[in-house]
Amino acid sequence: MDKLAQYFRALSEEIRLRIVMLLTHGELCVCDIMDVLGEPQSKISRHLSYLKHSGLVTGKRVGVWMHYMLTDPRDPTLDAQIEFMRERLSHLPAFKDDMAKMETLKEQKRCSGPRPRTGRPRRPKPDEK
Amino acid sequence: MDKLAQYFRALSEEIRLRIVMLLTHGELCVCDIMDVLGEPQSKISRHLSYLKHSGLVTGKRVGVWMHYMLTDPRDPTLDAQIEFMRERLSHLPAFKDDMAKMETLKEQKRCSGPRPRTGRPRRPKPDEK
DNA sequence: ATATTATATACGCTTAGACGGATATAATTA
DNA sequence: TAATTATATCCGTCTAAGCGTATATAATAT
Repeated sequence: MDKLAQYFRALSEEIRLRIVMLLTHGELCVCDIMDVLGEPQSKISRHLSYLKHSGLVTGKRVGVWMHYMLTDPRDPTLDAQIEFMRERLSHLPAFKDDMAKMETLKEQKRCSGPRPRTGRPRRPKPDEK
Repeated sequence: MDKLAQYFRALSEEIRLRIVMLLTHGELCVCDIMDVLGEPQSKISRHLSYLKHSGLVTGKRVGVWMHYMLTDPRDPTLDAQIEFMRERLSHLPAFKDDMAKMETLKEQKRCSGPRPRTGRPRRPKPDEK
C-alpha cells in the first residue's frame, strides 16, 4: 500500500503524468519527450529518473539515445492503474494534444533517422577557402 | 490535467489513501477514522482537510461530530478513478484489514450512539460525600 | 585522441507539506 | 455561563523534492 502511494506520488506532477500517458502509446527517447513537452532537457531527465526509481518506467540505451518505456512486466496493482489510465484517461484533451504533437514530430524525428553527423570537424584542406 | 495531478497527489500519502478507501464504503465521522487507523486526532484532521481542499471529500456537521464522505457529485475524471479504486483496489490486504477493523468497531461506535454525557459536573450536594 | 551529441547528475536555492504538541473553536448540556 | 467533548488550526521544525544553470558522463565518428 505504501508502494501504491508511491505510484500515486509519481503521477502527481503534471509533467510526469504527461510522460506516462505518452508512454502508454509506446516507447520514446528523451529527445522525443523534450520536443513534445517543450521542457528543458534536465527537467525531463530528472523526472524520468524519478519515474524509473518509482518503478513506472524502464530505460534502455540505444546507441547515443536512451529509450524509455513503461515497465513490463509490472506489479499487478500498478498494471491495473496504468490500464485504467490508458483506457479511461487518454481521451482527455491535454493528453490528446500531446499525442497529436507526437504524431507531427514522428516524421522529423531526430533519433529515428541515421545518427547525426558528428565527430571532429574535418580541417578544411588548404585549397578550401 | 493539473487537477488530475492534484488528485493523484491527494492519494500519494498512505494515510490519505486509507481514508479514501474507507470512505468508498460509506460516510464516517472523524472519531471512527481515528479509531480504525490508530493515528492521532490532529493528524487525521489535517489530512481530511487536505482531502477536502483537493475536492475528494466533503464534510458535514452532525451535532458535535463531523461526518466525511466522498464528494458527490464529482468531476467525471475523479469519479472514474474512485470507481476504479473501489472495484479493483479494495481487495488489497491492507485495505481489507482496515475495513475489517471498521466492522468490529461499528458495534461500539462512540458517535453512533447517544451523545456522550457531558456538561458541567454537578456540584455534589453537601450531604453527598 | 578529440570533438560532438545525448543524457544524467550536482549545486544552490526555494517551497510544499509532513510531524507532534499545544491551543482555539464549536456544539452541547447541566 | 461553564464544563465537556469533538474537531480544527497554529507553531516550530524538518525533509522531500521542485527549479535552472552548469557540469559530468557515455557513445560515436573523425
